[in-house]
Amino acid sequence: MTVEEALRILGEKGYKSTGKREALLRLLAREDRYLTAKEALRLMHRDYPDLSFDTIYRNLALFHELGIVHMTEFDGERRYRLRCPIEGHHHHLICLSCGTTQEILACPLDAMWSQPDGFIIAGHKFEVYGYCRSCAEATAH
Amino acid sequence: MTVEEALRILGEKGYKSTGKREALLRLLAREDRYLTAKEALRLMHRDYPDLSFDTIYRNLALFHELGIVHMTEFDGERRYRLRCPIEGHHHHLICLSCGTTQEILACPLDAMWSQPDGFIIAGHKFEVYGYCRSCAEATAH
DNA sequence: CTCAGAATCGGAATGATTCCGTTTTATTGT
DNA sequence: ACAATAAAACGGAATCATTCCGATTCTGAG
Repeated sequence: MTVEEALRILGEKGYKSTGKREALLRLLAREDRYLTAKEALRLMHRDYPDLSFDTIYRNLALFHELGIVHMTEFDGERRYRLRCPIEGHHHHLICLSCGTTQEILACPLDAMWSQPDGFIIAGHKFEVYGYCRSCAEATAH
Repeated sequence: MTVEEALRILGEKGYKSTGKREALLRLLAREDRYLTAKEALRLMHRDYPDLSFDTIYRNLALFHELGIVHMTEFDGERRYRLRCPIEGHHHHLICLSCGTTQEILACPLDAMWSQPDGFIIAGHKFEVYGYCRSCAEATAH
């Protein structure tokens, strides 16, 4: 997903184009990792010192609803990142320290099974947590 | 994991045995599904009308630390359930409505790969969400 | 340029979780 | 059984993430 695609989707759905909304998308694209709302606010503070949490949360929720971002939740916080540019469904390794990801191209659901007995599947999550090389090296010192 | 095993672990580690702690373990065993702190408090209210949130949270965190319960987090809440009695590492289908689970005996990590490049794995999560038969039928009416 | 509705602000409200000073309780040694 | 000690529980306040809301500002359509 690129910023341009995201803006096209927003436009098609009738959402207005605002500086802050675009800046948040550009931030997500530039950082290319999972961000919490607090981090996003902090990183945008230089350009938009009056930005409110409400705007961050409202837009991240909107982006998620429109499939522009992925969301995951751990350590009591939600984290968002721009949807990957690669085609098709996949999963991630996630660095617990900085939020960067690596792709896992396989999906365990595809391979797995015989339908479960009477259970209606609505979604799934497969994530591998750990530390990316640069965070691992940083904490080793 | 049975209540007896859990009590043995607690005893070995020097934790005291209290009526509320045991009752919480028995509740987890009886319900046999993911419970939020609020649900646990509500379900214990009849027997312990003065039970405080602090006690629930403190004990659930302790149980988790000792490996007595599993924890997962979604919809902004942490949920706990007694560790399964079956042997070995596995995963779950989780009913979003009532928290009951079905076991998935395979683990995608076992099957999957060539070690990721420079990434140190600390943990992983594979969960399938949906609705169990009885919740699906209940909402259909 | 005007207008309506969308977006934002800022501060309050909510909900989950944690903290803390005080009181109660379980365990250990006598 | 009794006293001492430390863990556990209480309950209410504090914290943290997230959401809500009334008032204000901005975008896009006409």
